[in-house]
Amino acid sequence: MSPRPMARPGGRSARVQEAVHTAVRELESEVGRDALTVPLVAARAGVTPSTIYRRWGDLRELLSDVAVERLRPEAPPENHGGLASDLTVWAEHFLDEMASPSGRAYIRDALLGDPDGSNAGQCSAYAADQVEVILARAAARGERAPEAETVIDHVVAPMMYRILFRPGGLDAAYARHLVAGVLDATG
Amino acid sequence: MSPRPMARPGGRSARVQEAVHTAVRELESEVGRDALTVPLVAARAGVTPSTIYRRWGDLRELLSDVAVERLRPEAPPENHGGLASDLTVWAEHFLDEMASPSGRAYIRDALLGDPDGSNAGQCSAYAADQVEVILARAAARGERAPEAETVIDHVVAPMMYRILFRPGGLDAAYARHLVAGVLDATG
DNA sequence: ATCCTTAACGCAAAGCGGTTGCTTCTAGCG
DNA sequence: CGCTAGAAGCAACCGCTTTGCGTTAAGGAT
Repeated sequence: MSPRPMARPGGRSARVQEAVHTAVRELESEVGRDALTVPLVAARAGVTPSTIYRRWGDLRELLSDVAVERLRPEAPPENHGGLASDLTVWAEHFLDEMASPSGRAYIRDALLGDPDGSNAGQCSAYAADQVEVILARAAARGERAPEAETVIDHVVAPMMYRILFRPGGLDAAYARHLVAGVLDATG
Repeated sequence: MSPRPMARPGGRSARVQEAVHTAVRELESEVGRDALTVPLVAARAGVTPSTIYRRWGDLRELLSDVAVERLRPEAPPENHGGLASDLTVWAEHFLDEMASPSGRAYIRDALLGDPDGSNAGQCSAYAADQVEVILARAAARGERAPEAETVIDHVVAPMMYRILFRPGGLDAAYARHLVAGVLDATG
């Protein structure tokens, strides 16, 4: 969540963190992401700029933190009673959200201000968790299911690669194509 | 190459572009990438900072340009006389270069200062070109070969995804595993 | 409950990167 | 050879970023 370890999680530190994060979210929708500056966020949050610089070190790292929060799934994947439909619907939903302008902006921000790669790792963990829930359901039903790593490599990775490196031409059909590929390979 | 079209390719403009790019490369190795600033690069290149700001608009876009140059393959993929070995060797080489600290830094820079996505698109085009050369050779030999898009999706994309989102635990064995996967699926 | 330690924040000043209007130069062309 | 316009130089201004120091308050110990 926060790039620097919070030695004192309670009280004032927590309040400041919350105030700053909400200030970023509010200002993002009010003045736009490109107009954000540390002093602006600080003023809205009721803190001094130096506080933000000392805690986060950089506007990018702060935006990276907020972006990761917004990339966190709000609900477990929908249950449609079968592996194929579960995975297909989830992949379509995932691609739709991630390929949207705001989704791409959050992904970029998350990668951008992330010196140690922990925020990026968190993003992939979110996707991995969702996939594992779907696969666990399939296993409970007795269905043959691929490994989670296989789904990450052959469904999530291609979508993310195209979102980052090949903008344009991404639709639900592509997500279905990828899912069909892994399920065929499984047998 | 340059984000803003060069209406006057010859003479002074070309000299300035060359001087600025070499200044970036020199200073990157001397003071480190994080210590780069536009005034520093300008001083080394013998131009004024405003020149760089007007031509590139931003330090990030300048670094993105230089990064794309360094990500361009220096030679066509090696020919080992067979699709399997060609693709395996190329994938191992690709992963080795891209997963290195400097490779990851260049990838990040290329993605970072790239408002329209053209630099990122150039990076994926480099990889796609290399793959297509390998597949064309295989076709000339009469070998069964997968589609280029399939190789991009199932070999390049997983490697890039892990480089960006899951640093650590990447080795040549993983590249071989991915290549074996696409070749098995092809038949 | 109170004191002690120290991490975290506020404040303010200084440094410097980023921005911009204007001028000067020069490449390309009639 | 002169004209035109795009590009670079120059310089001043703005505001983000940094930093030292004093103050506050969270967490633990007595």
